[in-house]
Amino acid sequence: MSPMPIGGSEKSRARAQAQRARILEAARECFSESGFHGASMARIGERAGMSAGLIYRYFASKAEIIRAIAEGQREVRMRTMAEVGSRLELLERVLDKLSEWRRAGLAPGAFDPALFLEVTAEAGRDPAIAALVGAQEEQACADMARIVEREALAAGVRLPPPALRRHALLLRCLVDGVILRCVRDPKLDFAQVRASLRSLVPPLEERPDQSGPV
Amino acid sequence: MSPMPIGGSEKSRARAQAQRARILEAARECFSESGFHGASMARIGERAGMSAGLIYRYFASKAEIIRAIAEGQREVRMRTMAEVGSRLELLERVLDKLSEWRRAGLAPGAFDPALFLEVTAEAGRDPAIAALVGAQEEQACADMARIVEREALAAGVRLPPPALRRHALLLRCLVDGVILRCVRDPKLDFAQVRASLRSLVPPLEERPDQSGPV
Amino acid sequence: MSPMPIGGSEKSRARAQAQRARILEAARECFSESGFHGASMARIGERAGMSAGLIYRYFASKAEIIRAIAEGQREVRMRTMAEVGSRLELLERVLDKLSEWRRAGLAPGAFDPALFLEVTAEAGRDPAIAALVGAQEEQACADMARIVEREALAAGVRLPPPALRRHALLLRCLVDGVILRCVRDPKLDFAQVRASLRSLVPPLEERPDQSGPV
Amino acid sequence: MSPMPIGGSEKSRARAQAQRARILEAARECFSESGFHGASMARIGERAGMSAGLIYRYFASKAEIIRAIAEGQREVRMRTMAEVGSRLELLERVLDKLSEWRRAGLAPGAFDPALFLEVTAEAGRDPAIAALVGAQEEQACADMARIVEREALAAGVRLPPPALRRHALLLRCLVDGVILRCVRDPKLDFAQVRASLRSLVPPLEERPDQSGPV
DNA sequence: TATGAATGAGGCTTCATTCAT
DNA sequence: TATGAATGAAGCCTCATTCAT
Repeated sequence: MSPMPIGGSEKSRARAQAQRARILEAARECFSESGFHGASMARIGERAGMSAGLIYRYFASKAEIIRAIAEGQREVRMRTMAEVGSRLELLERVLDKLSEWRRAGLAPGAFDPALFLEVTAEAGRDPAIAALVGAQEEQACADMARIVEREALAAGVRLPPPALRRHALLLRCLVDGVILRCVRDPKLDFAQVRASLRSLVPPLEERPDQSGPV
Repeated sequence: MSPMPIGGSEKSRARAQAQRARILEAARECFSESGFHGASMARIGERAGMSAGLIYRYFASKAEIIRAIAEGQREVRMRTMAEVGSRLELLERVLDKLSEWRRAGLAPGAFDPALFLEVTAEAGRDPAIAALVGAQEEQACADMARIVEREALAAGVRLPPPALRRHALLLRCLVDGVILRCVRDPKLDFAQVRASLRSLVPPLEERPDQSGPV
Repeated sequence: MSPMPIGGSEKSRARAQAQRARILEAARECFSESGFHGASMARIGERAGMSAGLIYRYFASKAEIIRAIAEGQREVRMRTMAEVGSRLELLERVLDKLSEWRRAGLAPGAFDPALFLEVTAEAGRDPAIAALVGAQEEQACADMARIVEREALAAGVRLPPPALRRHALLLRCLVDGVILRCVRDPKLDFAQVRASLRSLVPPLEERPDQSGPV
Repeated sequence: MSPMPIGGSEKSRARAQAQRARILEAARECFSESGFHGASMARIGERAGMSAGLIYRYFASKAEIIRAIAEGQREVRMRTMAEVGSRLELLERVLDKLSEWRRAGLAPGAFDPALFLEVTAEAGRDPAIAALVGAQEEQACADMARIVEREALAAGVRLPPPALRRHALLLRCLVDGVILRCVRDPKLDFAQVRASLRSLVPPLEERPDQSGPV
């Protein structure tokens, strides 16, 4: 079923991987510009420097490329979340990536908010993508909880689990919100966003739980 | 140029409006399920109970339907923002709309986050939609500033303009973030989001500006 | 089968004729501008000041309108050929009509070379039109022979029948040639054509037949 | 922009040219039978022995095929006019081509009067075709002047430029007239036309200019 | 491995024609 | 008589996908 030959020499497998990567990069660019349905296999092939037919040696269908792209976004998120010590640090990293995208446009391996939206929208259509997104969500959830925990630890604050979950959830909303904002508002002033987040993200404090059990 | 005849009797105009509404509702459903480009005119016609050709008596093209849909979302947003007295109240309203969508699915005139994403993505492709989104953004910006201002007034807090802008921007990020969250995480626990927002949205206070000029 | 009601009062029949005329005039304009296939019934109706559906009360189909138009051309030709005393006089009349068309464009009842071509082309497709054109041709043939005869009579020249036929045929070629020329060359200088015809159309002379039996 | 890839191996280019030729020939036949707008891409494809979609690998649109066909007619005309020594010789050649068409119908590379009319009519609609026709006209004009000049030279007649222009113009009218005649009158007797032309086309003579300056 | 020719399905749109009112 | 809503067929064109080479 898989179009990728299982066997083959070491070298041929390496080449196959390189081809897949080239296709994915080309697809990423095309999808970001034209959307999943607006980009044709011919254009993807053209940008990847190969015939459209050849793509089918490395991917079974266009849908599978889309899934691979969705999968690829996970890595970017993981790289972004790794080694982050506080909520603000995470947000600033996200802002950095976004303003980089705004300035430089597409770059291989970089985060692409337009694609992020495209994948999210497609998740409502393709169950396979929905599953991928779900898995990413779960991972992101855990990662953010870890970040909050680490920040609490560093601040010497003991945070009961419900409060921790609340902070993590708010953090995720903020991250997604900033991304969406960046796409919807081409004139968005990143400095102002930065200032807003810096001055308004609430510090972690030990305080009596004000909102009942969660 | 418009396919809708300007003249005509009272009754025929009324019928035409009804037909337009039926088409728009059908399109909204199809677009929400399949995306702008995944939904075919044939299916829209089918769901609207008419032949595909007839649609062109009421809309000049598919793109025009898409624009009308995008325009329609603006009204929903306006209704949501009207008469709101505080940031939390706005967020709760948004959460209400979202959980309603989660429970009941499509409903005519309701807010549809999937469509919201679709429109946002399309804005990157169709300049006409980009203009619409831009206009909505500007309006939303003003609305949210007003909400923050009103809340400050009610709380007896004097808020310098930069702080006001910061609060409004954060509010918009939160709103968008919650929407995106709702689409990406089908198991999202609204009660938990509500709790997070209630306990963590920072109160408006007069405090020395900590982050420099904005 | 005929869409025209046979019965009806005197007045209603007169009205029907008027409607038919309006439709034909509108169709003539549309066909001249856009060709038979490029003009839609809707446009014809619009220009005739009635709904497209109503046209079908007066003509069974679009093809029948086309046939009526083709039929109409015959009258124009007949008017042009009537009371003409010589070949040059006929050619000058034709040139007059053409330059009028060039100057003023469409005019009800005037000769329209574009339509003439359209009809001629359609004759290759619709046998009914082919028959009409054939009939016109026969009539034109006879008319031109008559003109040549009259000119010979006036010049006191006795023309044997074969010579007469030859002159008539040449005359028809010249008439059609001038028409086609007028369509193909928008910059055609009518004065020059006039001069060419005047100085080069051979006089009718009694001379020994040079070309064998015809 | 062109659908034809520029590069490619020698063989593939040759095949592409062959395909283009097959499509053009099929289109020529369909257009001649049904007119530009009456012939569908599906039928053209069918007659060319390929799917309609494949045509778009070789031509960007139906309009481009039409233009190529119009362009093709120019070559036929050029071949016809080359190496012709006198007006009568040209006319006889034209008659030969026409009677050939009458007898054998469509033949690849042959002149097709029906198509000639179709192109002329389309020139009134498509500016690109109008330009093509205009260019053809100019060339034909020059060619015919050359033919008249050559004939005068051979006859030892000195022809002042206005007279030359007049003869050339009359010649063009005759050529076009014969073509139109051939289309309009399916029973046209070519021998009679030939006789008419032979005995009636006026010889080139040095005579005082009878019709004033042109 | 790689090409690019080829297809068939489907998409958007137009239009002649019919019919209820 | 007159309208204009409605349809179904068709038209042009695109594209994912397959396959011979």
